[in-house]
Amino acid sequence: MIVRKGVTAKDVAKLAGVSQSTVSRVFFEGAMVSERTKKKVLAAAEELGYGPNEFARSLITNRTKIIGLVMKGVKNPFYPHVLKEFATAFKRLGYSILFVHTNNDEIQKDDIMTLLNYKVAGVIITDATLSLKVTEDFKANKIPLVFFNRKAGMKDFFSVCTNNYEASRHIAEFLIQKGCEDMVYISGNHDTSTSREREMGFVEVLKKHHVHYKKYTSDYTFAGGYTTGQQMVTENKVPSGIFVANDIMALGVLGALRENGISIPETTKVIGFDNIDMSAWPTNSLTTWEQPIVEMVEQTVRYMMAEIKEYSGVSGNIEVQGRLVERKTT
Amino acid sequence: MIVRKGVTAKDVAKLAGVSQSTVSRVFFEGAMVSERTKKKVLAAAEELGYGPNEFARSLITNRTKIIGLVMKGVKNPFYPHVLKEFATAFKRLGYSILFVHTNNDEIQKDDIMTLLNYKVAGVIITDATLSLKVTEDFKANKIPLVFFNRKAGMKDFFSVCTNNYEASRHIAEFLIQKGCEDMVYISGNHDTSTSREREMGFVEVLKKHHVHYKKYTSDYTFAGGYTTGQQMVTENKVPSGIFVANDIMALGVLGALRENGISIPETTKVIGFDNIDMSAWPTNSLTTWEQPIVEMVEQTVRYMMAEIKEYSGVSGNIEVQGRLVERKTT
DNA sequence: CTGAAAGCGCTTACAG
DNA sequence: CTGAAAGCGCTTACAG
Repeated sequence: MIVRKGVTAKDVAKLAGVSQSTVSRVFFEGAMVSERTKKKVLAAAEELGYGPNEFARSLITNRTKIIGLVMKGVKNPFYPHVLKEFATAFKRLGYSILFVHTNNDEIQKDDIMTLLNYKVAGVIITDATLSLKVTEDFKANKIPLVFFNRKAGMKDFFSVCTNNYEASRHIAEFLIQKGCEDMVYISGNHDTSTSREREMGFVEVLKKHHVHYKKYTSDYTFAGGYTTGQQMVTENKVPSGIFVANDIMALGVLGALRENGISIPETTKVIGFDNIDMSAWPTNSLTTWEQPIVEMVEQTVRYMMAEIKEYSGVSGNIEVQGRLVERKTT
Repeated sequence: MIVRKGVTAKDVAKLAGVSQSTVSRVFFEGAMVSERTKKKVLAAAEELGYGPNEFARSLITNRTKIIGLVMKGVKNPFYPHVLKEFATAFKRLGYSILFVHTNNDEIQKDDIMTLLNYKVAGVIITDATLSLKVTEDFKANKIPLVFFNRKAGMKDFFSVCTNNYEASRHIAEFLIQKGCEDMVYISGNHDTSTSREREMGFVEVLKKHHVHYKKYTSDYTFAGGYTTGQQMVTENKVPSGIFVANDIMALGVLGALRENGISIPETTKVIGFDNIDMSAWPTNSLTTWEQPIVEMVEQTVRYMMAEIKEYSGVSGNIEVQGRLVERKTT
C-alpha cells in the first residue's frame, strides 16, 4: 500500500459509493456503521492509501493522540529506559510521544506553549519541575499532568513514584544487619523530592539505631559520585556502609573506591537506587533498590487514560514498592 | 500569562479592533503587517493568552513543525545522546520531536502511518531500517528522510555518518604502530552498514601489513561484548589488539578481560567506537574513535531544513571524520 | 497594508 | 444505519 498525498475521505467515499460522513464514521471509533459498508469503505481506503488527517480531526475534537513527555536527564540511563517504556505502552493505545527535552530544571515557557498549541492529550514530566503558573495553564485546558519519579512541590498534582521513604528504611536496616557501624548518605540534587525522601527514610532508621552517619551532597551524575568517592578517601573518611541516592552516582563512588584499593564489600558496602541495566553488569554488580519501571509506567498510563476519557484533575500520589536487589557490593 | 482554552484569532481580532486575517498574519512568519498593528495585535494576544492552533494551521499548510525521530536502541547511551542533540537543535528552529520507538530492526507499518498521518515535516531514522515500499510513501508525500549513523540499504537515500571506513583504517594503523601482532575485530549486528564498513577498513589495513586477525560476531550490546570476551579467554585466544565495533560492547569485552586478570593495555589493547560518555569514566578509560555527534546532528538538521524549505529528494551521504581519543586501554 | 470570503479535511448534531 | 450540512480555526488568494 502506498500512502498518497491528498487522499481524503471524499475520495474514498466516491470510490466506495457512500457519503463522506460514512467514511468518517468508519475511521472514528465508536461511531455507528454497518459491518457491510465498513468493509466496503475499508477496501476503498486500502486501495487509495487513505488515512484520516489527524489535524482536521483534532481541529474538531480539540485534542490529539499525542502525549507530551518532558525529560531532562538523558545521561542517566534510567530515563531513556523510562522513555522507551512509555513509548511502547502508549503506542499500544494508539498514542504518540512528543519528546520535549529541557536543559533547565524548570521547564521553559516555549516548551509549554508547544505542548499547549499541539493540544496534547496529556503531559508526563519526569525529572523537571513546573512553575505554579504553568500548571494553571494545563488545568485551564484540562490537560492531565503526571509527575513521574518526582513529587510536585505543590500538593495539587498527580505523581507516580517508588515509595522512597520505605525503600530507604529497608536499605538502612539491611546495611545495619550487614554489620555497618558508620554510614554515609550521598544525596542527589537537593531540590528533588526523591533525594530528600531517600535521605529521610535512611537517616531515621540510623538515628533509631544510634548509628553514626555523615551526608555528602552530590548531583545524581557519575562524575558527582566519583568526586565524592575521592573526597571520602582523601579525607580518610570512608565508612563501612554507603547509600547512594541513585545507581549512576553509586557507580562513580564504586569507581573511586576501587581505584584507591578499597575492597568492596569487605571494607565498605555500597548500595544504590534504581537498578539500571548497568548495575547488573558483572563488572559493577551493584546492590541496589529496584524501581519497577514497567509498573510505574503502567500506573501512569492508567491514570492518564482515565483522565483523558474524563477529566477530573484529581491530585494524588501513587507509590509502588520496588525491591532490594542484592549483588556483590554488599 | 495564562493560556486559555478556546481563545481564537477571532477573539484577538475583536479586542485589537482588526480583522481575523490580520491576526493570522501577525502570527504567520513572512506575512505583511504594519509594525503598528502588529504591536496592537500582540498586546491583545498576550492579554487573552492566545496561541495559534497548530492543527488549523497544518490543515491548510499540509505540514507541521514536527520531526519524526525513529530510534531503536535506547540502551546504547549513544542514542539518547543523539536524541538530546536533535531535540535541542530542532527546538531552536521551532520544531518539535515526535519520538517513535521501534523494537524491530525494521520499522512497522503503524509507526509509518503515525508519521504520515501527523504530516511530519521530516523523518530521521537512527538505528533501524525501512522497507523500500515505505520509503516510497515518504517520497510520494515529499517528506524528507535522513538515515543517521546508518546508510540505507538502497542507494536512493540521504544519510549522515562518520566515515567508518577511514576511521577503521586509522584504528588498524594505530594498533599496528602500538605493536599489536595479532588482532580481533568484534562486529556489531551484521546487517548494519556501520559494522560492515568498520570491518572492511580495519581488515584491509591488516591484510596489507600481513597481520593475522580473527573476527567475532556480536550484537552491539554490553552483554554481547562480555560474552565474546569470555569466549576469547576460554578458547585461549586473547590477541594483542582488539577493535570492537562500538563502545558499549568494548566495555563488555574490557570487563570480561579484566575479570580474567588480563592486563590492559600490557597484554591486550582494546579500542572502541563512538566515544560515549562512559568511555571517559576513569574506571573505563577506553581508547576509542569519537563520533562527533554535534557535527553529525548539525549536518542532518541543515539538510532537513533545506529539504523542508524546498523538497528535492536528493540522495547522498555526508561523512564526517571524527577523531581518535587515546586513553588507557591502548 | 488590510478585510471579506473561500476552503483545508474532518466530526457531529439533525433528519430520515 | 446513512446523508446533507454546519463548523472547527486557521491561511491565502482577491480586492481595495
